[in-house]
Amino acid sequence: MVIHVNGAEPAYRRIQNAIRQRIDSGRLKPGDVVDSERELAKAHGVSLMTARHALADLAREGVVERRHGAGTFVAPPKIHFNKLLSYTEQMTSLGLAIHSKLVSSSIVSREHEIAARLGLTPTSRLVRIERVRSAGDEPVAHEVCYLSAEEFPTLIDAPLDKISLFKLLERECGIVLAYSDDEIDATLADHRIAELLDVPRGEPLLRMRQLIFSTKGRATVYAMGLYRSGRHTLRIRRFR
Amino acid sequence: MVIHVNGAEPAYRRIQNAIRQRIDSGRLKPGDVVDSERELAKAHGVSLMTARHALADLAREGVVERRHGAGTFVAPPKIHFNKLLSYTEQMTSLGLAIHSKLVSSSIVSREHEIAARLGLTPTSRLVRIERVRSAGDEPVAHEVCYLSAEEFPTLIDAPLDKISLFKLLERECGIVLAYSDDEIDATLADHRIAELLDVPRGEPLLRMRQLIFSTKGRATVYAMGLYRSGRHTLRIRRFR
DNA sequence: AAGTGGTCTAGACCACGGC
DNA sequence: CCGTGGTCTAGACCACTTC
Repeated sequence: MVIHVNGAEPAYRRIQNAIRQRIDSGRLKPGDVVDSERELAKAHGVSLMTARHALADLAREGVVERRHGAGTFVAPPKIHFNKLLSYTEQMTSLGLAIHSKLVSSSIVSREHEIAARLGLTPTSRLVRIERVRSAGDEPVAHEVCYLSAEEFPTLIDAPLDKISLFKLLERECGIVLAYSDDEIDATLADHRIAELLDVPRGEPLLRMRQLIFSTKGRATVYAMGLYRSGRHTLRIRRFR
Repeated sequence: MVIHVNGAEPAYRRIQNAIRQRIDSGRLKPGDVVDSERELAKAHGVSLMTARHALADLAREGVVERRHGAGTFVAPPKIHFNKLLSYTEQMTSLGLAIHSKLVSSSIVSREHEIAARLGLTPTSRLVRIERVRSAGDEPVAHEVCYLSAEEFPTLIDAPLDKISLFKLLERECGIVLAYSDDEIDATLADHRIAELLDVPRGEPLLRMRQLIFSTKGRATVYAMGLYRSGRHTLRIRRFR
């Protein structure tokens, strides 16, 4: 018996989606029992191994927890650590009113080291976008980001004080960002930054240099941010 | 046919270990082809599904990579990001000569907030260990850490300028650390820290507050570190 | 004892990659 | 074309939890 339809979704994925949907819609809450392998197999007309595959996969993702001899249960809501969020996403998740001011946007071609980090030839033309980010009328961060001017020619005219760079890349350019490698240290506000962030010179700032990669593993954005201390703490989780 | 022996290692684990061993011993190098499902099944006398299980599991762990239609290959050596390392481990992995100076070690009982973070009653007695960390004769960090004095009564007399706190906890106390939640921001060297680190007052410092958890999920150590900028950059990877 | 997840069999067909 | 991984079947026994 082979029901397999060309191009169709695999059965184990259909089962996973059915379960996910019941969780997302609130019909299944954390701690609730999920249908057993045998129930799922019968309900979806598949073999035990297939139902098992669906559940084992969901368990690996952390959506459900399996307890030998007891059953499969909806996992408690995940706390996301080390999540790559745009400034917009971070602030809105905290319920803060946000605002971005575009300080400058230009094409540069002498940032050899940054071009190299983006996997481009050293003299490549780069779009440079400089912004000041505010939360509730108070400037909290200064960010400069660089992207290939050749790959993103329209970016320099984009309304980046209004729309998130992440969203723009995903919607307009079909680029989905996957992860970033960040280097973090501390520095002091120099004269220019002090003015832009409205703080005294010599104020301590968290400095973060980010190389952001797309889902295809390609270095897409280089960003350097300076964050007012006290207004901004970075939370990460590290494993041994 | 059931060969299953009570208490024995599952077949798929035996297969995984055989492959791991060939990788660890250098007989298989990154990029090399790993035996196919069918080869493994025949060699180990198991069914295809079992051989498949073994490989799929290794792929999930990142030990091997599977390419549809092509084969299974040894994955390139992993780069560990966001890894919780002791100061000693970090520095030795960079090949630096290290040195710790025990500034003070005492019992305190008025650190209510820290006690609370460690899941203790606010007035609990805590061991407080203050150290200055150096790499190559140059002080690079100031660290203060706190642990339950009740749970670790011998710690105050431990030679913590000589032995790593992580190692001590693991070997003497049977506590294996699993992960840490860190809060990172920037601050300035005050008078005392400037003297201890031999830097000017007002020097920017990376500040990291760590709550370190054991494998049992218990908050075990609270640590606050101040790291000289330039001498110390934190590298992390974040995912979307 | 009943039900659950964990392991496993001996096959099958499909989709993909490289020759 | 052939070999690979990806999906799937229709069962089986074992180990564990719950009652």
